Amino acid sequence: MLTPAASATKPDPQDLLAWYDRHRRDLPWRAKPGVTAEPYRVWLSEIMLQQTTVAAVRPYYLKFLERFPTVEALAEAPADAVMQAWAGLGYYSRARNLHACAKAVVDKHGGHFPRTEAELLKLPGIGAYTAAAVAAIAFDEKAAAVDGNVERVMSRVFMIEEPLPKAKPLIRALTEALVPADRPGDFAQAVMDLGATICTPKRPACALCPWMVPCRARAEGLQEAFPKKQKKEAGQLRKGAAFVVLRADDTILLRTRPPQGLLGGMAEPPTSPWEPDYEPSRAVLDAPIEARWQRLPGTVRHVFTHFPLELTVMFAKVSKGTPAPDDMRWTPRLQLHEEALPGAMKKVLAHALGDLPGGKAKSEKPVKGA
DNA sequence: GAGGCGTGGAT
DNA sequence: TATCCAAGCCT
Repeated sequence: MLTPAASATKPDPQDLLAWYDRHRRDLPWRAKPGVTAEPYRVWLSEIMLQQTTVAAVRPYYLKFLERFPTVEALAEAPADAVMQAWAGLGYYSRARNLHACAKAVVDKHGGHFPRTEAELLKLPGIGAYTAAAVAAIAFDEKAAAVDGNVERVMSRVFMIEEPLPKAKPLIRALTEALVPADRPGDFAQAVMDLGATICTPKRPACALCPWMVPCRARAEGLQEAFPKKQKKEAGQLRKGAAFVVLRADDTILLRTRPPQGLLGGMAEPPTSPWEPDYEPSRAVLDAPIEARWQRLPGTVRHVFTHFPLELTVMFAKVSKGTPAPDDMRWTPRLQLHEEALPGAMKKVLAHALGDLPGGKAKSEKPVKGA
């Protein structure tokens, strides 16, 4: 006897492509229909879009393209300029790898991106997803770009019970089997557009989906239950003190963080260590210079991917000739916007100085009882 | 392979 | 407010 499951249809890539031709998003890094985008632009956008929303990337992408129009221009730029242009986008190792990758493309590939997945994979900052995405989108190589969108779409269409990330190999195999030989680049972008606009994490618009009929999860009414994932627990709160020093010539004391690790290569006012048991009343002992320190009311809170941070802000004014400690520098307050300041540190400076000129940092709300 | 690594928007 | 999570990579 014929069961419904036995007669289930398979997802047809051509149905998806037909949908894409009518509903594709118009994005700054995307070429017009039928035209292949420049590899440099595809690569730049893909790096920026790693774990980052289209809305957040858009202005940064346009700024980068203006300041670094070609891979050669990016390769020749000073590292500081690249980090400064990236400041605020997050995941700063991407910026360092972006610069290193541009140099490698110029030095080892004559300024041309390699066109195969395997060669792209060797470049810094390019992993399995990005290698496949660039190969498919910029060179129309038959590569399967599997990102979070694709994982969600495939998890639902094939109703994959195995949780992520263990299901990744299976999802990759299923996706590879669907990539059409004629339009691999469009297929990659089509699945991502589908995931971003129709097959969304919450309340997917199944009625508008070109793959509604073959979707197994939809057939069971369980689309929102997929993909299954194993979740990890939240990180422990860390506390510390940040030291904002205003010199009489209207300059601020800053330092650059080590190139590796958290906020690597970014600028900051000096801070104490960040620890779960940090006691703010000991902050003066961690101060970078001797001064009449004032503990400002309230705190600055910031949430990183793997832990929340609460900083007490210490403030001091010092006289004009005060030297900067080793590995620190004085930056004019009016030039703070030219520094590579991550969001957390912008909050600290805004807390102490008021809103930054040219910056969009928000000042922290006053704390009750402060 | 599990954890480190930012930020801002949606719910 | 809390939680999730968005076109992942590296170690």
